[in-house]
Amino acid sequence: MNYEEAKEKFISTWGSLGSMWGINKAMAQIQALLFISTKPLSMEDIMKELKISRGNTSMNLRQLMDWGIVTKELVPGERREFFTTEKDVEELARHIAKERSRREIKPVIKTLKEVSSIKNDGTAKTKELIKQTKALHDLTETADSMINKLVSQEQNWVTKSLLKLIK
Amino acid sequence: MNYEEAKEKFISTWGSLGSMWGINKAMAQIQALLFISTKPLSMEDIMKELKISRGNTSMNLRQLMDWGIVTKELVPGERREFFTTEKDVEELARHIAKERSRREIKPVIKTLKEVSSIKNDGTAKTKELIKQTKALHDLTETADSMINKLVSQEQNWVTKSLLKLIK
DNA sequence: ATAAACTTTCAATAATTATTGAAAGTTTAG
DNA sequence: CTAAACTTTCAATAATTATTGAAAGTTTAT
Repeated sequence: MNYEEAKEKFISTWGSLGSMWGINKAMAQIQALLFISTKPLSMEDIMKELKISRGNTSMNLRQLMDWGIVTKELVPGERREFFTTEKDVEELARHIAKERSRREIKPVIKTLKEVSSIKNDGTAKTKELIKQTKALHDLTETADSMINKLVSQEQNWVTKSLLKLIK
Repeated sequence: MNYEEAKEKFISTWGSLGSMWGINKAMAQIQALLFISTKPLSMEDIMKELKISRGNTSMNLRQLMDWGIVTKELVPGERREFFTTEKDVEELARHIAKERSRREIKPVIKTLKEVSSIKNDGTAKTKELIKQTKALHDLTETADSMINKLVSQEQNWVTKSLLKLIK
């Protein structure tokens, strides 16, 4: 496998993985391209490299900036804008985990709380609904909190302790 | 919020959450319905309750069985088949994590390994590709292994130790 | 063996989601 | 101020993914 093949393979794999992070293909591919680029890229560069339209590139770059994993870079003497992504994988994971928690997990926890708090009328089906959604609520909340802690700045000592435990 | 409202809210929330587990809406909704049901349900029950077609129900039940989170239940004296889902949330999480790892994460780790193992020709861009994909590979592998351990049968003592660390 | 009761399959269709591209908008240089 | 260089917006369109429903398949009872 040569450089070009490896690059394409990486970008396409990372792209199809986007759904795991709740982001779309183009968004994931742009991030992947920036991630292995040795220098900031312009919109033109990205469009050409990934063969996607200007509009698509623009919209997805914006979303990546909203996620906090891509930033505009001003290159002195250049009119157009250049973009870079967070290059440190742990920092990247931190951003992604934080955003996912905020956008998707937290709202679900809230709903589970609401649903599990309905009045218990004593019927079997109500009891079951309350019991099961409560269990799901507690699990989700614990998992969310664990991931956020693991991935947060307190990371180091926790992660190291954990790795010792499980390795 | 009464029982019916709470039930609908739970099923629809869980359904829209399906994408987080890489499963589709109908699949997630069927699982949700079974999860709060006090007894096994027939295909007819599920179709009627969720207002989806027979074909859709059949296909998604099969997928849920492939995932190992729904099982056929034989009710004595009944001709048709009944279905139940794993009711224990931790067992459920275990199944889901294991399947996701096997279906999605493991193949990605393999690709990252391949890509990061290309011959280093000494150019800056090749060096960057190798460095970044290697970092991603290591992170992904560690995360996958952590989740699998946390969620596995060795769970108890590890989880408890961890909870003490982070709470 | 046959018919009834039930499930599965899959081509057609619908619903959803992503992408394009051209017009409108913005910024900078002169 | 105006023109050029660049970016954003968004309605139209394409691509993808989910759903239907009826025909084919299977199982069980008689």
